[in-house]
Amino acid sequence: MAKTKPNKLKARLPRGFVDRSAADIRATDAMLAKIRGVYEAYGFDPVETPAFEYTDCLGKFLPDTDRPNAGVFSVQDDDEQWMSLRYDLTAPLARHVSENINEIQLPFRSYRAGWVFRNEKPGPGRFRQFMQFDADTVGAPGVQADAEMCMMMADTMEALGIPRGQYIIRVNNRKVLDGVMAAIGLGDPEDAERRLTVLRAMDKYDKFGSEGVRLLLGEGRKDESGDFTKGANLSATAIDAIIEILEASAIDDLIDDRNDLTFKTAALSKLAINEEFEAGFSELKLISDLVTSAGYKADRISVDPSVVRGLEYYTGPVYEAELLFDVTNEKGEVVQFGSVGGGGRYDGLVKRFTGRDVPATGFSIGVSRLMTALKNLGKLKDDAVLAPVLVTVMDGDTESLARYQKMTQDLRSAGIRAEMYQGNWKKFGNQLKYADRRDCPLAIIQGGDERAEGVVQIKDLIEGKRLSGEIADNVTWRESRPAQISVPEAELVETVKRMLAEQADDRAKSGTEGAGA
RNA sequence: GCAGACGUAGCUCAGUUGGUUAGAGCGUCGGAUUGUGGCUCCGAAGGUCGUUGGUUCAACUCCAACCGUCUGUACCA
Repeated sequence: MAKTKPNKLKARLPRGFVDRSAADIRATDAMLAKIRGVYEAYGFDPVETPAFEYTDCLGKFLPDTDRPNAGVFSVQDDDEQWMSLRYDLTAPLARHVSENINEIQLPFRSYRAGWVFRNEKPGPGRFRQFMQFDADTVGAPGVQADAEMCMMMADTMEALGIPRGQYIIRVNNRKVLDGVMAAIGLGDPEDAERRLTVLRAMDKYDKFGSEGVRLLLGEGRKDESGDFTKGANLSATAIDAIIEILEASAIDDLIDDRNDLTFKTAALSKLAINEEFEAGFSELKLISDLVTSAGYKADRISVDPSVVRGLEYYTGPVYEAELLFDVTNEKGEVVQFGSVGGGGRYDGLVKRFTGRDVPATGFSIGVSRLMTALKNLGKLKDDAVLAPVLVTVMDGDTESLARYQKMTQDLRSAGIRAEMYQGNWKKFGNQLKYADRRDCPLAIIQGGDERAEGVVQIKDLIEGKRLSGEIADNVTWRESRPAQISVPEAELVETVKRMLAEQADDRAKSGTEGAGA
């Protein structure tokens, strides 16, 4: 061969995207089935929308021509209309409901799982394509719908095998936060920017603790690399009040509602309670009563005034599911996992399209994130599916191939996963090597000698692997043909069945760890 | 987006003050062994040293820009 080297195309995956292995796909499928089971039990029906939407329907401003892909992946259609890959499943649902509002019976209860795309900087456990599994009730004005969502999230966590006490559904209300904003003097429309800064700072309580949040609420914070984040410049009293909210474990720690509603902590009590806050508080009270009487105590669903989510479009109750156990990543570091799902009430989203008030509430579970966590909890088997039995090929003539193929089909007909070797049959050693690397449980062997006697060899590859530790010399290893039995051709299927059952018993006895719930 | 660290074989990494032919382990492939996985031994393939430009007699090594990866931070529907 000449030394000329063609320009080989470099095989590469776009950053922030991943290929999924057989084990991942099977684990995801199993998870989705469990989640779906809960949603179906609550009376939700599946609805699916496409991956692309017109950009304006997603609620994003028209992409400006310089950076049409900021945050979202956008392309221009033939007619120059901007289209984008969806970045969540809620906006497309609002579009679907609005477009079919005359045919849809409200309240409309639906669920959907799908890939969503975000054009952002990827990080560990953070991808530009990931899966969400949503459930929404559209056309339900009462907070009882929100309460139901919280209970359904809690049930989903447990259906996935997360024990009670290892997760918590935390509930808050945008009206409560808006009321607090007004109380600290940020209620005017022109304060919108500072309000956002304050809410974002509150959202970072988990990450930076109260000291970090204090800085962000005040003058600003410098991070480890020396980069400076500007703060909200609140007064000392306002900062203290917000820290009190963040540090409270329940809303009753902050509020005295025996007669009139009053704040009872030091800094908050200097502020006046307003109508907005009061409305939010009574909604939270109602949700709490509803879920409590349905048997969901505070160890599962808890009102927590520090929850901040979806600053853009949530209008009332907001809720999120948080895992409480430690998660260790591949490098052995403990990572803060935080929220694996969340949602809230979005009363304005359908109105954008229809002009009608169509209140809605729903939540989203981050399937990919949750799967990473479940792996750590040992709730996912590595691969639940057994590799196939391999029928090896000793002779390549048509008649022999037909016999091997027939054996393979007989095994399949008996419900046994089986395949005939499809590589180069002349290298017999490679066939067993292939079987070994695929983790095949058994190999079927029939050469001319066996054929003449009307028998087949069945080799137990699992047992053989165990025996290999005791044999150092290759010639002995080959000639002893470990863990291999010879049976009449007619008994092939039943013997394979029996041996697979014995292997399954062994696995059940020794390897009970990692068994899924 | 901002700030910092880092880019050498498929993977993990050596590579001296700038010096002639860039190495190792693992993995891959072939052979010892044409009908038996593992172990062992022998052999082979595999590199635009991230890219482009600059300094120099000479660059994997120094400089710049770009690309990519990682970390922190910002944004996150």
